[in-house]
Amino acid sequence: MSAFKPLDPLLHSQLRLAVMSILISVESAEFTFLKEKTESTAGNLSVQLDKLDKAEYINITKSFKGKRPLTTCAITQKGIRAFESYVENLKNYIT
Amino acid sequence: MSAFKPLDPLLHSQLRLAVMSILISVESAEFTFLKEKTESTAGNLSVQLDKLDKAEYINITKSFKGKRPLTTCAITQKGIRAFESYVENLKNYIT
DNA sequence: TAAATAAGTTTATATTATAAACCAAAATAA
DNA sequence: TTATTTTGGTTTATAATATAAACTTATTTA
Repeated sequence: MSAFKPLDPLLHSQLRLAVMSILISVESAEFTFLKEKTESTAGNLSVQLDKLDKAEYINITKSFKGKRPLTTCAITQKGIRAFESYVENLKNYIT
Repeated sequence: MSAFKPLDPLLHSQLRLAVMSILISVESAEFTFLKEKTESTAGNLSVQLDKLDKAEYINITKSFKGKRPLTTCAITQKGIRAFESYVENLKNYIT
């Protein structure tokens, strides 16, 4: 009946949504890859990834690629559910 | 090619999006109607309607219904275009 | 006539999104 | 070798935003 269900504020953010949109279709993605694809600044991306991580929507793994730091992100089951639910809710607003 | 086009910040807001979602499918709507449908507080709604009005996404008409004030809102052509474009851009994020 | 309700607006606050500034290590240039 | 630039980020500062609380004015209702 097309009520306006609340939109998860964690996902209702351009950059975080873009990140989740990428992560939902790959096994994992590197920080630099996400930065390129989303055309965001490193600072902004870092902050938003932290928020997704704290919400347990993604897992962040820090390691090294050769000698350089490597931050890798992957979506969690909780993240997948949240994303799918967000998309469902959003449909009521845009159709 | 599914790039992440920027999402109009004026529309990327739960309440304003809900309002536009209603207005796009009716000729006009009263303040109290929008308030009920969106389950928002009057204060919040008032502020958000002002923003949509200033952006010329909607027109606000103030009159009287009997003796009580009546605020009526209607979407503009500019609003329709903005909404449709927002929805198109958003699809890249959620599909 | 006092109290409650209606229909909003204004103002205050807490949260956010964002980029600027910063940092450490590695690679490159001089 | 030493200086400079680049990489891969994090931390911090700021400006904008969403939201509700407080307020206003007029109208009913008790």
